[in-house]
Amino acid sequence: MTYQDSLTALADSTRRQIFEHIARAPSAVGPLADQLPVSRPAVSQHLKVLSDAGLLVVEQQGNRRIYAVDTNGLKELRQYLDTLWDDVLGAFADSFEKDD
Amino acid sequence: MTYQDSLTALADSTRRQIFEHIARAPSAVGPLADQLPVSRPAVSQHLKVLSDAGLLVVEQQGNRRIYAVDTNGLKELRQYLDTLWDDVLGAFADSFEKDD
DNA sequence: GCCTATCGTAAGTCATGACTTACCAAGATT
DNA sequence: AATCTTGGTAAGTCATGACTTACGATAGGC
Repeated sequence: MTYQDSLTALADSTRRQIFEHIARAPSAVGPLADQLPVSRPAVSQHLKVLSDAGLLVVEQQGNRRIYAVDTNGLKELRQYLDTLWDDVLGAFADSFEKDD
Repeated sequence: MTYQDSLTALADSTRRQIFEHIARAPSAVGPLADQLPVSRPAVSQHLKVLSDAGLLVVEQQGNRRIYAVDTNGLKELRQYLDTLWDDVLGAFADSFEKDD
């Protein structure tokens, strides 16, 4: 639910590949597993982690489950990096003051 | 050296705290360890991971080593998220076309 | 109603990595 | 030069988590 969960979720290589696939086009579980070197249950588990992190949303379509990107999670993660970036800029400014 | 290493580096809670401290103000190893619930060697190891990921740079000052944020690593990570974001927007556009 | 397709969950295995203590190297201090 | 400070490295322990196979549950097709 937070940017921290998003970071740990996207830190895993397989999970990142899954997320990138879904980012380009929402998908069901089966097709994702076909394009990856891991089993379908593994993909299911990764999808759960990504969903719990707030990075994906699911839409049940009859038999299948279509996963798509939850923009809120991605937005929160980008905001976190923005604040880090601002902190760094602030630190630079402080160092210039001290150098004088 | 890549955004992937940056993600795994920032996925760890302790490492994230270290990075946030340094983002606000560059620091040596000892002071960092004092503010964290882990030992100094642990901090050293984390700093190595963050440096290898391209997120930190070191400046040797006599006895001490001052760690500061390497903006290149942070920039690369933000760019990666930007491309993801663009992919998602593109996917949305595609879905609208198909819905028509 | 039966069979197939789709997918989540349980249980177990195994590798990775975060942490500790112990040690060593090099600069600063007296 | 002896000592203290600072910090990186080695070795070992332990928990986490990524993966597998086996199973169960639900929806669709014949």
